[in-house]
Order: sequence, then C-alpha cells, then structure tokens
Amino acid sequence: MSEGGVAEADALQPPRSEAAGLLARRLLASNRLEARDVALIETLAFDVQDHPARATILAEGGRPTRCVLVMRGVASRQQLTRDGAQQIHSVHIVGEVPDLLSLHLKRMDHSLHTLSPCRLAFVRCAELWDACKTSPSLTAALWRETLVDAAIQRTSILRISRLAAAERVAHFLCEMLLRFESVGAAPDRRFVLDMTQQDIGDVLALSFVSVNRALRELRERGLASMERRVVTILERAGLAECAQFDPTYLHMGE
Amino acid sequence: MSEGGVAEADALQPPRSEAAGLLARRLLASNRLEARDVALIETLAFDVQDHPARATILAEGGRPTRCVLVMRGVASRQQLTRDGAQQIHSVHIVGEVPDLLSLHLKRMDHSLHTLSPCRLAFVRCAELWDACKTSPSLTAALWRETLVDAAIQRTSILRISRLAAAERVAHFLCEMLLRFESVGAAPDRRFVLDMTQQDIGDVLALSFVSVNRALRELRERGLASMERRVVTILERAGLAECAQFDPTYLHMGE
DNA sequence: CGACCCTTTGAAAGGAATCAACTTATGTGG
DNA sequence: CCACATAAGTTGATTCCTTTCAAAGGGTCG
Repeated sequence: MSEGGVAEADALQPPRSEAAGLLARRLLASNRLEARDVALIETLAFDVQDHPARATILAEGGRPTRCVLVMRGVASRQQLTRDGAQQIHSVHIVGEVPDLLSLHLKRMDHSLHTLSPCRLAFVRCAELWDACKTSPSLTAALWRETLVDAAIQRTSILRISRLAAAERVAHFLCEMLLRFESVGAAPDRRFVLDMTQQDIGDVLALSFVSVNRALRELRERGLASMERRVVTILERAGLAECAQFDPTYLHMGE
Repeated sequence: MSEGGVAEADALQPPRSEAAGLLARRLLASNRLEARDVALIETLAFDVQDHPARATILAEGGRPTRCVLVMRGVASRQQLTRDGAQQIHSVHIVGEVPDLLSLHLKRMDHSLHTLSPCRLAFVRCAELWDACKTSPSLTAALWRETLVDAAIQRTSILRISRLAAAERVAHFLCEMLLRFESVGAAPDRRFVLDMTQQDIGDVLALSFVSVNRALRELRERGLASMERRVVTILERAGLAECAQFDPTYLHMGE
C-alpha cells in the first residue's frame, strides 16, 4: 500500500511544528501510521493562536472552515438551553481535535469554547481532507478519533442518566485521569483540571452545589481530592469501583 | 476524481439487492455520490437475516467483523449498569447502519439489540473498508453518517440532562418523526414506533411510569398521542415548542 | 380462556435543585 | 499595604420532580 515503513512514536524526527508533532503523536498512540503519513501531517499549515479562558472559538450555527487542535489548556463543546442552562458535551485536552466533525458537517450544532486559557492550532478543513484523500491510513486514524469521541459521549449519557451525583464525579475523574496519563500529564495520579466546579456540573448535569458535596464525599472517603484545580487520585481502584468505571470505551492502545 | 456522473436518487438503476438499494438511497439523501459509488455499494455482499424482537445482534466486548444495516424494524445500541438498569444510547430504523464504528474500533463498548422483529443485512467490515479505500466520496458519506450519529447522541445528552420528563418525550417524538419522514415512513405525521414505553424510558432515562404520564400529558395538551405503538403527531409546532426542538443536529439535506 | 405483557393510575419516598448565607481566594487601585 | 471588588468554594434548609412501590385494567396469543 505504501513504500514507507511503519513509524514508531519514539523514532519520530523532530517535527517542523509543535502542532504537527502533537497530532502525529496522538494518532500514533492508537493507530498504525506509515512514515509518509507523519510526513503528510507535517506538511499541514497550522495557525497557532492563544485564547483567554471563556472565549468562543466557534459559535453554534457557524460554518467552520478550519479544524482546531488543542495545544494547551482545556476546551469544551457545549450547548445552551432556552432557560440559560448550559450543557458541556465534552472537554478536550492537549493533542485533541474537538471539531474534526467540521470535515464533513457544514453547520455547527453546538459551540466550541475555551474553559481555561488555551493555545490552539487551526488547520484548514479542506487541507486536512485533501491529505486524507491521499492516505487511507491517515483517514482511518482521524475517522477513528471521531468514533472514540462518540464513544466518550455515549458513556457520558450513561454516566448522567444512571449514576448518582458522587458516582458521576468519580467517573469523570477516572476518565480524565486516564486521558491525562495518556499524554503524560498525570504523574503520581495528580493532574491539573483547569475548570471550575460549575463547569464540572455543566459536564455532569449537576448543580455546582451538588458537585461540591460530591467532591467532599470523595475526599472524606479517601478516594480523590481536588483543590485549586489540582486533582489527586488517592485510591484509584476504590474510585473506579465507586464509579463503575470500565475504560473500554476510551479504546486506548489499539 | 471519477469518470462517472453524479447519481440522482430517482435515476437509480434497480439495485441488485434491496440492502444495497437502501444504503445507497440513504447516503444519497445527504451526500454527493458518484455513479461508481453506487455501483461499488451494489458489489457488496449483503447477508440478509431476520431476527425476532429482543435479540442480541452484537454483545458488549465482542470483536465485530461485520457491519449491520437495518432493513426493517427497530434496533438499538445499549449498555447495562451494575444494578441492572439499562441505557439505550440510540435507536435505529430502516436504512441505518448502527455499528459503522466497527470499521475502526476493535471492541464493542456497548451491545446491539433488536427492539422489534428486524430484518438485517450484514456486510463484512473489511469489504466495506476496502470499498472506502477506493472512493473518497464513499468514505466521506460513511464517515459523515458516523458524525451525524454522534450529533444525535450529543443531543440525547442535552435532552436527558436539561429537559423535564414530558419535554424529553416530546423531543424524542419530534426526532423520530423527522427520521421516519426522511425515509417516507410517516404519512400524515403518523408512524409506527415499535417499542414499549419501558424502551422509551430506557432511551430518555425515565421510568416507564414517567413515560406513561408524559404521554398522557402530551395527549391531553393535544400535541401527540401514541397507542398500540402508533405515534400520531397532532400539533407539530406545539410539540417542537414544548421540546425546544431544533432539528439542526440531524444535519438533514446536506 | 388464561397467561403474560403492556399500560394506566395513585400514594409514598428520595435525591438533587434551589434558595440563602457565609467563607475563601484573587486581583485592583487608592 | 490595605480596603475593596469579584469570582469561586462551602454549607444548611427547603422545595420539587421523578422514582419506587403497589394494584388494577386491557390486549394479544398460545
């Protein structure tokens, strides 16, 4: 299918751009990319921008022409209801592309925001799609990203609809621990989750008051604690047990 | 990119198999497929099977090798919790492929069931993916299907987390009306939704008792009624208003 | 005809939301 | 350096919606 060999994450050439490197590294974590796929990614023109917290990157109803790669900070996809309540559908950390769906859908049915100050890299959708058209393996990798994203959303449904308040928070912390670990950002089971308790409530369909009580409960039970936006997982197995957490849906490592 | 012209739904040759015809027709509703894409779909080997209601098509944790096209009936993707509660993530009607994700994910993180008696067509994942590799436009169409599916799930999150019981039911009925209409199966705003009130509750994270009360409320308000699994939308605008329904997320018609 | 599943309705219980008050950080400017 | 403003976190008391429990009615199919 290709004359290039299979690329190993550790054998990467120093990437021309940090953004390309982040994207390549992420895709390599779960996909077999050829060396020429990595080269292809490095030909993409990324436009790097810093955004403050609570900025709108892409509004609902908009017609995006560029995809966004998160290089730093936490971004979210969200939607407002008539009465002003806000639902955060997903949060995105370094290396993720929250709006890959822009490749094939014309209108945004939700909006894209920063929760914390973020560094973002923009690529033209057309450019990314052109790259896909020349490489089935790159297509598979990006398509797969959108499918894992959907799996995370499915699990979000289960979490919101079937777990009690404290269990929901525990489940969310379990997920974020794994996701931060997968990018090497959770040494000692400790990571910076740069969002407020209100934000967490908007993810889990809880009031910030309930989030606060749930965090206290998890702290008192010695499972996890969060202070100043730093999460510490104290007892990993106990937290997972409490949350009925099964990491299959993250489809990590193959 | 191709020597063939753009295919029109109405100008289709009589398909060799009903399954291929259903799939082609569905994809053509929102995508520009070339004539050769339709031909490509018709070369796929579909294995048609009838299944009774409440059958497991694909179990959680399984490693699927075939994708499923629904030809008749209602299928669902669902997950169980430790305490036996069941969450239905999505329901699928004629023409839909509930498990396109099998193309790129190795393990099922949820299960696939029939809610009503179903006629299903199975295609080998590898065969479908090979077809994709020869046609960017077919790839785009199928990829898009998975993205719309994800959008529907996102909206499910919003529906469950932010709407009251009766509004949830109203929203679900609005969605199903549009989806049935898009395949010509809802004349006079009336369609067969072959699932029990318990099933609807499992979709909307409500007890069957609450679903029943919600249906009564919608009936008394003259918005919609459901009897013997036949749904009649009495006042479309009023129902949509009650549900805060915005069909953008279905991404119908391009 | 009777068994079973589904639907319908009432009454009681429970968990989270809301309301309200207070504390703790963070940052600004006088 | 401190007074002040603002945002975020903490905690208690009350309200409300949905669940759960319970029981009866209706359709369908062997």
